[in-house]
Amino acid sequence: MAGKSSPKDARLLEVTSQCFLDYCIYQLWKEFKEKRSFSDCWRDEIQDFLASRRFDIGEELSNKLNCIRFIVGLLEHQEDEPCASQESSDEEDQEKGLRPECLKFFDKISGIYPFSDVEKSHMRNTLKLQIILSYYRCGDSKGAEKLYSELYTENGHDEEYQDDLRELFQSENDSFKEKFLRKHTYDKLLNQVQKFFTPAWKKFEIPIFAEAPFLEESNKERPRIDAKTLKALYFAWDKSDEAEQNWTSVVERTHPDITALKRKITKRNNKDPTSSTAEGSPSTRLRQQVTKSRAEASSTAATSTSVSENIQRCQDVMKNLKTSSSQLFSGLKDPYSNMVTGRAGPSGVNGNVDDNDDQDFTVTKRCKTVVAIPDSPSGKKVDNKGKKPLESRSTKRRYNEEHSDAEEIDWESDDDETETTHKAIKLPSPAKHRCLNIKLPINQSRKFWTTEETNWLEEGVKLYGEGSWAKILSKYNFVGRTSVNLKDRWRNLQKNNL
DNA sequence: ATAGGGTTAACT
DNA sequence: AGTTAACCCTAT
Repeated sequence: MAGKSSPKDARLLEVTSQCFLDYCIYQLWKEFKEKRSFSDCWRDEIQDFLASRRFDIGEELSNKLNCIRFIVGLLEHQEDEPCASQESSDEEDQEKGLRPECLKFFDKISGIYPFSDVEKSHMRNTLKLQIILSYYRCGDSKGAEKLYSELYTENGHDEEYQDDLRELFQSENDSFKEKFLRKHTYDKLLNQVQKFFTPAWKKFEIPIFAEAPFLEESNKERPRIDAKTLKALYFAWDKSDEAEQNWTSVVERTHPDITALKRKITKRNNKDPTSSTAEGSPSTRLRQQVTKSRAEASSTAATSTSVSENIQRCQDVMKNLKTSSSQLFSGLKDPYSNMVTGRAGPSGVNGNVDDNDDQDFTVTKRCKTVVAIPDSPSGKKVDNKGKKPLESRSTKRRYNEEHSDAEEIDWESDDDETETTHKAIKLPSPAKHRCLNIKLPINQSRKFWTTEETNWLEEGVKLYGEGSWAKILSKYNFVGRTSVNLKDRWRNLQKNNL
């Protein structure tokens, strides 16, 4: 912080800015998941970035950015929609409801992310439905019908919800309409959006600074933070002589995703000790890092000379950041990998860095069996054991069915207890690959309970009593569970105890 | 949000 | 084929 803005400083700033942008996106996604609302701080930050594109961000980062913009757009619509019940006969032709443009936005990001076609089209259809309904809810049924005719081709092959909507427009029955609206709430769309993106964002949850207490503090007052102030904040917090070095080591080594990945790699091929990573646990490494850099610092007089080194390190961090998030795409490494190599701008954030340890961990991904479901719904003879025949079932579309066009990847990271379930691993045939057509377990068929989860549940029931599933859910770190899951699991446990 | 009935994937 | 754990749907 000794001061002047040299070009090197500018580059350093750029790199940290990218880290910070990534962090903002991470925060927004977290907030979306938890609260369905956004704090202005992070959102403004991103808007600022969009307003003044001072530098080029890599491809992954911009994908994330697009994704979060889509979600933010959805929620902003929700906030200024108190007109739900009002029969607004005013002629103000404001933007009511979800704008159709967000469909385009969705297409953009759904193309990026590796979802199966069925998932995409289902998501798209619910989005379409909600766009139309948002007009309808505001009393603008004419606008809604116009949109309907624009969005659906009338004599084409019926799309999901098309029938329902037609019925809605033609029906005179008020209670039907009411029921319809109650069934397709906006909230359901949000839930689906969350469900849709969660597997992808699992990979994105890279709280690079999440552990840093200085950020937590600043978060309370929700100040505007840019990269510069972020760094300044850090130095305000860390007053030690090694602050400069600590800063880089914070940036470099507190990345849980990277450390976990590296641990995994070293575990798998410990025959390769030449790589720079093979030296103990992250925490000790951090300490080593600090002491090492302390030594370096004393030898190099700690100021301008270390800047270029810092830049180098930050570049490495950014590279790691990118590779870790690009894991999402890396399943198709061999033939398609060049699709996702983001080329950064002249500053060469990932341009000049030499490409050694280039994400060899992609291979370590284990794939579960690929289930190719035949497309004939009629061929599904269900023995109902004498229960009522479910004829409606065949016509009903379900989110979790028929994803033969994508593959399943088991991305569960550290499941030390469930080793046995992965005995038989079938690798997908490469012929089945299509571009970005990896199926993340958005519909991973079954997620079995670990003993840890079960222990949490039992503890929780002791604490809050049976039936307070939501409370229990929020108390522990359940991942990918809902209160209903907890309830079901408890029911199963009780069954066994009889 | 929860309870309870029903369905389904993945076992034996 | 039968069983079971996880999951889904719906009424409350």
